[in-house]
Order: sequence, then C-alpha cells, then structure tokens
Amino acid sequence: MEDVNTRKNSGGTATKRQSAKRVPASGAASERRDHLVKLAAEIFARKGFQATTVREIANEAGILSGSLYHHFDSKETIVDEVLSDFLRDLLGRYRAALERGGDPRTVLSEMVRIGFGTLEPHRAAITVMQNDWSYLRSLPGDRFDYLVKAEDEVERLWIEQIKRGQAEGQFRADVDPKLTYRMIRDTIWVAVRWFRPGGKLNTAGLAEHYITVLFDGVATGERSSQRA
Amino acid sequence: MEDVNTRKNSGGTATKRQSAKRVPASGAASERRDHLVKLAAEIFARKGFQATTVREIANEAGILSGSLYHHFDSKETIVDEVLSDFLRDLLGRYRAALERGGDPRTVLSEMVRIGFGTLEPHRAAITVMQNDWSYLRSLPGDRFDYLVKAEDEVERLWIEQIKRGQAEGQFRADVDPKLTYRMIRDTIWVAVRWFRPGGKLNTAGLAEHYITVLFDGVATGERSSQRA
DNA sequence: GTCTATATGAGGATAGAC
DNA sequence: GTCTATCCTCATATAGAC
Repeated sequence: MEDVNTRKNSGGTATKRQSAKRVPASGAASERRDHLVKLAAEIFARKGFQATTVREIANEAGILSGSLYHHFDSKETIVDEVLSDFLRDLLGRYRAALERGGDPRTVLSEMVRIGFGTLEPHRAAITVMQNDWSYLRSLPGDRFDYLVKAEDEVERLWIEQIKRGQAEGQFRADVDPKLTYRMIRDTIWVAVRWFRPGGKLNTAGLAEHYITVLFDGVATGERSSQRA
Repeated sequence: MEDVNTRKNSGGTATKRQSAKRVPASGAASERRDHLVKLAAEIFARKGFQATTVREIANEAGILSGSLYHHFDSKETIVDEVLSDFLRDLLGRYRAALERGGDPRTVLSEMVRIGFGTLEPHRAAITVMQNDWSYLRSLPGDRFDYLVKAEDEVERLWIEQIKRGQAEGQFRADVDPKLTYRMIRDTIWVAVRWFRPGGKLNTAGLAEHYITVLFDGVATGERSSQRA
C-alpha cells in the first residue's frame, strides 16, 4: 500500500518486488481477489499472520497454494491489503465526523461511536492489527510504515478534540490529553478480542455504555475527590 | 505448568512430553534456567513467540541452540514458564489485596494499582500474553488451558467487587459489571504496548490517573445525563 | 552443560503445463 | 486461473562426543 489517504494508486507508484499483478490498472479490483483477501483476513485473525500458511489460505479458497501467487506477490501483500483497506475506511469516517462539527463532547462521542462501529465490519483487520502489528513493523523495508503514519494521524485528531474540550471547559483540565486518548483508544480496539455480535449489547450499545463511563465515571453522587 | 495456584509441583504431576529435566524436584529452580527464561521472554515480547527461534534465544545466551534442550523440553516449555510465573504472581497480589479488605471503591482502586504495578516487573510476560494468547490457545493439547482458568478467576474477583459496590451504593447501578470489568482490564493491560519507564508518569501515576477517570469521568461540572 | 552434526519436516515461493 | 512438481531455506529437535 502506498498511501492510506487516496484509493487505488493511479498507475504510477512502483512497489518494491515485481510490481505485481495487482489491480488491473483500470481501478476495478477483481471480486475474486477481494474475496481471497477477506478469506485470508479471517484466518490471519484466527491464527495470527505468521501461523497462517499460504496453503491454508489456498485450501479454504478451494485452490492450491501455487495458484494464490497468480493473485498476489506474497503473503505480505495480502495482509497489507487487509490493513490498508481498514485504515482507509477508518480515517474516512473520522474526517467525515469532524466535518460535521459540533462541540468537543459531541465530536468526541461521535468518534467513540465510529470506533466501536468498525468492530463488526472490520473485526478481522482490527484483530490482525493488534496481534501482528509489531511483527509486521519489524519486517525489513518500509512497506508497513503507513501503519504508524495512520496511527499518528488518528492520534492527532483525537488529541485535538480533547484539548479543545479542555480549553472550552467541557473537560477537566487535570487529565492528560495524550494519556486519556490512549486509554480510550485501547478500550475501543481491544474490545475486538471479546466482542461477538448477538450478545446483550451491540456495538452501538457498547459505545453508549462507554461514553457514559468516560464522561461521568462509575461512582455515584457528586464528584468525589476522595482517594482510597 | 500444572496449577497456577501452587508453586513447584511437589514431584508427582506428570507433564505430557518426557516429563523433562525441570526443577530438581527439591524445589530450588536453577538460576541458570531462570536467567534463560527471562532472556527468552524479552525476545518473545519483542518479536512474538513464533517469530522467535530457539537459535536466537541460544545466541543471546551465548550458547548453541542444541544446548538449550539440556534445560528445556521445547520452546513451548519456555513460554509456559514465562506466563505461569506471571499469573502466579498476579493472582497472589489480588488475593492479598482482597484479604486486606475495605469498601468496594478502596478495594477496586487497589486492584487497579496492582494491575498497573505489574506492568514493569512483568512487561515481557504481559506482552507475550496479549500477542500470543490466541496462538498458544490454538495449540493441540491442554497445556495452556490454565490461561483461561486464570483469566476466569481474575474476572470473578473483579466482578464481585463491582457488584458489591453497586449493592452498597458506591457505584452506579446502570453500568454493566462484566462490561465495566472488561474495559478496565483492557485499559490496564494494553498499556504495556506503549508504556515505557522514564516518561512523564510512572505506573503509579498512571494508576491514579486512571482511577480518577474511572470513578469520576472526564467531564466537568455535575453529572450530566446529556447525550450528544 | 555445551558442542558438533544432523534428522526431519514445513513453509514461502517459482516454473511451466493445461 | 488453476494444477503439478519442486526448489530452497530455515525451523525444531535429537544423538552422542567432550
């Protein structure tokens, strides 16, 4: 993947290896390919990227491992596509929310909803991202540098809103914006480990529950500065 | 590992493979062995369990890979020791806190502090646990079943306190205990991904910051039932 | 307790027929 | 677009000398 921000490289950008078969330059990604990516994502999520063999992926697709290489350069290319698709969608949603505007509390609530809202459509990608992030980043080359780039961009968006909320008096001044962001982020994404559709709460319910706790806390009564 | 609760199997319990060399039955684990385990844990944490080769571990220990097998049955045995040591310590700390007693808010605060408090001494183990949990669980056999057992036990302890707090009126009745526990748990453990000693806050500071947000929320002023 | 040497197997990837 | 066949590399683990 070359850029999380713009879809379908318009033909130019050369990728490292054999510049691959990839998208037919026209822009219409083959459905076959997309299907294979989705299928692989599920296995990556279930067993981890490294533990997943190309033979397994091919098996589940009903073909032999060699045939996979007609569609993809390498195993890395597949996981690359899984992650970049997700990040593109996520960033798009955040930007749209920011364009809609509102006071900091409103915007932040929306961002929390967006986060939880990706849990179902992107469950596999988020799982892979969490479990295999550091391994992928450790690979030689700069292929997965965009992961950090996207992370930084997202962090910036969140922290801006938190700081604005503090400046406007909607959020307490004594919480650390960066730390608070990290805790929110972690809470949302790690939910992918245990969330399963069909439980008591759907992702929208999860989001509202968390928004309540985040803004008002779990303690009863007036704000207590009490420390145990 | 046979039981997270009791240290040093008193000689009986047969492990699956060749029942190994392990601890000299006396109970005094060799320091050499412990050192190797710690060393391996760091590499597991850095690169992931699967991506870590026995050669690397041996290399860093200054011996050859074959020699590692004088100390351990298999790579699995090493990671097993890493994780069970951590869980034994963690459960011990929780139980001690519960024995000290106190009202729910006090106890829960202590539990949060314990969680963050393990971040430094057990950084490697926690990282491995998070990244390789599902892979280890997917291995054939019941070797890593104790992971789930320990997790269940911990969950029980937390939820008990949350429910008690609700019954006694210290915590809001409209939050879901299990969901709240999960969010607390996730927030604490995932911090291992970004926390590094030497930053603005140490783990104790992190704990206090989180306790504040958890109980009172980030919003200013009186409790707002406002929804964005 | 460590080394040398090696068995054994699996995984990613390729070439070329169909 | 898939298959057959296979290369090459690298991993875990073992056996036995020192």
